[in-house]
Amino acid sequence: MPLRFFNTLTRQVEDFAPREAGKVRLYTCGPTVYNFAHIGNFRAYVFEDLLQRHLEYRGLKVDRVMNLTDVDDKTIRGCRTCGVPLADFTAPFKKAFFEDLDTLRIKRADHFPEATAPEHIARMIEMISTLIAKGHAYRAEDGSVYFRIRSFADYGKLAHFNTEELRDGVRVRNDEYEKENVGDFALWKSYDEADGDVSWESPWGRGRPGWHIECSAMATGILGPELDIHCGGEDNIFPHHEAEIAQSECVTGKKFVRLWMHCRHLQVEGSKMAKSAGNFFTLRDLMEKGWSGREVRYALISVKYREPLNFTLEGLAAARSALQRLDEWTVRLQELSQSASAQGSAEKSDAFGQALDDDLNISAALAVVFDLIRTTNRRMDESSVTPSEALSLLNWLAGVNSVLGFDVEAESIPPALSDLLARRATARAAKEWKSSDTLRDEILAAGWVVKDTKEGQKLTPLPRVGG
RNA sequence: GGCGGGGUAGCCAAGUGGUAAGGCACGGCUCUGCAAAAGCUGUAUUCGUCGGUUCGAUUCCGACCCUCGCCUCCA
Repeated sequence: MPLRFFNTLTRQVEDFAPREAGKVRLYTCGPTVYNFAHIGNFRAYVFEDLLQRHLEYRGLKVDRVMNLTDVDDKTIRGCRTCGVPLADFTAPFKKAFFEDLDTLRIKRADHFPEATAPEHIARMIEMISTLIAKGHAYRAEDGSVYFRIRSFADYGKLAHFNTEELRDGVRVRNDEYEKENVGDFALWKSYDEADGDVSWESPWGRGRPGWHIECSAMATGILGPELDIHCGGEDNIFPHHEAEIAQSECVTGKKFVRLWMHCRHLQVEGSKMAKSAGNFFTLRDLMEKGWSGREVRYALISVKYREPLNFTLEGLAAARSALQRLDEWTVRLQELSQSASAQGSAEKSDAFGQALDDDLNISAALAVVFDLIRTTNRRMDESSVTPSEALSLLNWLAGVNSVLGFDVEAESIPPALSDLLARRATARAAKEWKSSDTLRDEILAAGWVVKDTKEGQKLTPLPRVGG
C-alpha cells in the first residue's frame, strides 16, 4: 500500500510520493519564541515528528526545516516590557524550546532558521521587491508594503474561503484604511515607535517583515521553490499558509507545496486551553507534576492528528499504564533473548507500518503493537517462545520505536539498593517475612518497587508521583 | 452569517454495507508467606435521534439534536 495522507488543499486522502524520488522536502512552522511552548504547540511538533519518522521508516530521506519566529508583535512586546534587546529576550526561550524537544524525544529538524538572520531578512526584502515589481504588492502611505490579494486568483483556495465573503474585520486596525482591500496583509511593516530598536533598513525605509513572508523566505530559501509537504497547526491554515502560498507562488511562479497537512488543536479537560481558564500547561508544568516526557509524548501522539485531542490527567495516567505494559513486555523479551544463540529472524508482518501508511493511523498502529504483546505474553506464559524468537520480536520493536520513540529509559539501580536487596534475599531465604517486608518498605521509600518472581527479586522504578 | 470537524462501552479511541480493533479503568483467575507488580481473562445485542434505501446499516441518503474549531498574525 502506498503512503496516503490527507491534503488540506484538496480535502482528500491522496497517495504520496515526493517530487524527487526518495527525498522529502518538509517545512514545519515552528515556535514563536516569546514564551515557553505549551502542550498544544507540542501536539503539532509531536505529530510532525511522527510524520518525519514514519517517512524515514519507509526509507525516504527527509530534509526538514522548522523555523523559529524571533521577531513579531509578541516578541517585540516582550523585549520592550523587559527592557532588553530582542535577541536577549528570545535567547532563553530558544534554548528552552530545544530542551523541550529533547524531553519529548522529537527528532531535530535539519534546519532551524531564525527569522532575524541577515540572510533571511535579505531574502524577505528580495521577495517583497519582486512582488512589488510584478504588481502583487504595493506600498501604502506609511511606508508599509502590502500583498494585493486580488492579484492572486487562488487566494483562499487552501482555507476554502471565498475572500469576498470573509467577515468584516473585527480585528481590523485603525490604520487599515490605507489598504486597497481589508484582506491585504503586510509584507513589510514600517517602523513604529512601539517597535523600539527593532528594525531593519529596506528599500521602503526602516521597518520589519510581516510574519507570513518570514516563512515563505525561509522555506523557499532553504528547500527551494517547490516543497513536498508543509505542516502546521490548523489555525495556521488561514491566513498564514494562505499567505505563504500567495507570496511564494507569485515570486517563483511554481507550485509552492504539494501536500498540506494540518494538526487539530487539543483541548484540556474538555475546554479550550487558556490561561484564564486555568488549564494552560507548558511541558515544564507537567514535568514538575511528575510526568515524564515519554508519557506526555505518548498522550500527545496516541490520538490521530486529524482529530481533536482532549488532553486530561486521566489520559496521562492511561499513557503511563500503557507504557508500563510495553516495558514489562520488553523486559520479558530481553531476559528470554539472553540465551539466544542464533540471530533473530526478520519480522513477519508489517501491519504496524501499514497502519501508519494510511494517513498516520496511530490507533490502528498501536493496536498492532498491543495485540502482539498480548499474544506473545500468552505464549511466554506457556513457555512456547524461543530465545531467538524473542530476539526477533525485540528487533521488530526497535523498528517500531524508531517511529514511536517509546524506548525504555534505562535507569541503573543505585548501589545502596543492592545491599538492601541482598539482605532481603537472605531474610526471605530464612522465611523472615517481617524483616523482608521492612526491607521492601525501605526500597519503596527509595523510589523502587521490588517484585518477587520465580527468578527472584526484580526492581522497577516507581513512577514519580503524578499530579 | 460563511466554512469545516466530531458524536462508538465509565474514559480515550479504530473501523467496516454483513453483524463492533486497541489502550485505560473495573470485576474474575493465576502467581505469592502476605502483598505489590505482572500475566491471563470477562465486560457495547450495540455505534447521537428520527426517517429512508437495502436481503441486511454503526457504516449510504435525508432531517434533526448536541458539541468543538476556523473566518487576518493563537500549534
